[in-house]
Amino acid sequence: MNTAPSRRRDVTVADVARAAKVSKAQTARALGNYGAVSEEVRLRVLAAAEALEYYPNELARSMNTGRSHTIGVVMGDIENPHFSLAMRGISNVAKARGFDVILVNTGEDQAAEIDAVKVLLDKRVDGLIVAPASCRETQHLHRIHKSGRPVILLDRKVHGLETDMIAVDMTEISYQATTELLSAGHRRIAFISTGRPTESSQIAERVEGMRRAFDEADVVFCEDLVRFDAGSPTQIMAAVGEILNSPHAATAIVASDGLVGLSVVEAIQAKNLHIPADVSFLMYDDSPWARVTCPPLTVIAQPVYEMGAAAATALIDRIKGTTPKRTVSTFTADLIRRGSVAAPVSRQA
Amino acid sequence: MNTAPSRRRDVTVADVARAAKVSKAQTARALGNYGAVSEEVRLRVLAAAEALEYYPNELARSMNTGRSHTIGVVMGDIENPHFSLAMRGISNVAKARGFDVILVNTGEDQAAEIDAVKVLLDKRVDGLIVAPASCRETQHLHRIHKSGRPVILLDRKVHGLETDMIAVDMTEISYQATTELLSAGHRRIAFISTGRPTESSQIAERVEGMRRAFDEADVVFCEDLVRFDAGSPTQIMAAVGEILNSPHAATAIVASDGLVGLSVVEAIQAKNLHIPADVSFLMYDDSPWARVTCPPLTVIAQPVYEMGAAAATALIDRIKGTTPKRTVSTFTADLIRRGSVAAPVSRQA
DNA sequence: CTGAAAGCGCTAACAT
DNA sequence: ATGTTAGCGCTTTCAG
Repeated sequence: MNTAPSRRRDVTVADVARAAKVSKAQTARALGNYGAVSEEVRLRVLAAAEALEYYPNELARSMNTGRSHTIGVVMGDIENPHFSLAMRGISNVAKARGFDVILVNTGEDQAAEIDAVKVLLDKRVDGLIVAPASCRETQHLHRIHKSGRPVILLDRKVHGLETDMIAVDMTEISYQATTELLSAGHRRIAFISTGRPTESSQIAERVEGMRRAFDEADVVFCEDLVRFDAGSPTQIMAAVGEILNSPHAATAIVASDGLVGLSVVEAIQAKNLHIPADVSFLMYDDSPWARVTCPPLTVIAQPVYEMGAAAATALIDRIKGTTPKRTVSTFTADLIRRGSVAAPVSRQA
Repeated sequence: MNTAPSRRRDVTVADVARAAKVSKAQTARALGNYGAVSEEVRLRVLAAAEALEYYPNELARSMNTGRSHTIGVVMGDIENPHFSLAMRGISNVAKARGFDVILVNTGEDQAAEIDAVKVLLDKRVDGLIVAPASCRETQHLHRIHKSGRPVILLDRKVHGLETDMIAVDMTEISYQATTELLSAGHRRIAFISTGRPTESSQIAERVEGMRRAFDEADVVFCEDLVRFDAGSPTQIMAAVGEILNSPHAATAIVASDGLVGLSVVEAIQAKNLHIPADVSFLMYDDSPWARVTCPPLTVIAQPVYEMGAAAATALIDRIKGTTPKRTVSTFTADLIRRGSVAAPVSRQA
């Protein structure tokens, strides 16, 4: 039954042209439907293509047109629901507007990110959406810019780069959340984060928001409880241990994202402490599982899907040359109060 | 300071050749390091390329070589940790062996999957890894095969297709888990699943395993408690409601994956029932959050990362022509006993 | 080791 | 509406 299990050479327009007895140009026009083609020829060509199982070589196509109808996305960690949700926003918009999306995961590794950008650029995508790992190392981002193709920065601001950016105003929500913790009576509030404020604008903003809240409440900000080394579950466990064992233990812990949050909750449980009786807990990102823990977790929900969608929209507008002006969208996050924050108990003091 | 904010035309080998005062051919050899080039020329070319900010056009390159050093991955749902973990396995192996990975997400939509395969094939990736949504509709998979490029099927078996496949032996683990439930005293065991056994070999195997366990224990298998319509959280909630409200309510519920499991747990909590006192619970996939619920969840852990890695290895071997023979790897899953399974209480009977 | 010339598969002028 | 002729940017014979 098999004609040829694995044929070497692909079927090309020339083959189809021969079969349909028309010129190559006319065949290409019919196949790519552009230009003017008589209905009769069109049908003949399509039939021939079908019969020969012709499939266009998009590489060749892109080479002439300079367009690939594809956008590249570079993200730190697909395993983080935060990113996968943004990805869905991007995909949906892209599909609706006739663009393909290809994704490259970097594992939050700077070298991998540089490489990913290179790969995508060299593959000639029409534009990129990047959630950059660092605000410092931005050569590769400049390269995109210089290549003349549009980029949208997602989730992190990079200064000194005139590109579109889409992010949440973290200062504001951090200020609000911290204020709430403060008025509940907390004085020792810990913040455990992956990524340092020097690398991520998001983290810098969060710390700034906390500071402002402390200042306004006239409470001294506890620098010693702010940890930026939450790289692995092990490190997080250790950090939580130190934070909770000290004589001036924290009475509330804030986690920088769902992944960190999960490890923090585990660490707290491992110490046989209870949320919020022994320690209050709050985390960034409304992870799906935050509703099934006991108690359900109070979180800072970010409009991640919408931001992804906005990024794709802005990018495609740029690609199509619709919007020449720079877009810097700032979204706002929401504090969702569930059961993990309560007034602190006076442990001994 | 800026030379040219957005130059139109890209720098090409011809430009570099001119600057380095060598032929285009020789320049290309130096740049792509292949063929024979004298050290002197090589250096001159590289310097010129650097100065002009030359970047190779991978499209043009792939066009003549027929290779892109890129593998395409088609997956149903990146938001499902199951897939993102597999993806990490794939990425790591690919990177180690010098391949780029591009991913297209289908949202478990058949049409999107067909499209994804087309996109990737037309972009001339060297090979594909596909976690197919259905065992029925497999035309697109055949097309890959016919194109002469290798495919590895991940997670689901498709009959009548002579490709490499990597999956877990679900019959076995399902049999084992069901047996355990049965010997704990459960007689009414529900299975809630996305995907139907007619579409997914995985689901078919699980049901088969359950049946075998029931048969061996001489208990009649409760068909009415097997639900394949767990498409959305709403549907899952409804299904759990029916299953638990019936006069012959289930005493144990098995969820087909972490996403389904999450909704099932929510539904149980919403009904103010307790796990495992009121109902036992078990789910496929050892989701990270399964350890922070109370009680921690008993799960069926699949070696997802390893399977992803195995898929990438098999695929790249195929691409390089190392392994001509077909690989059909079967992995085994493990039952991790935590606290969500207990003996059933006799509710009234 | 180097260079000239011929493509890869397609689209884009330019005729007709 | 259709065909002819050039390329896109690179690799690859094939000579020298």
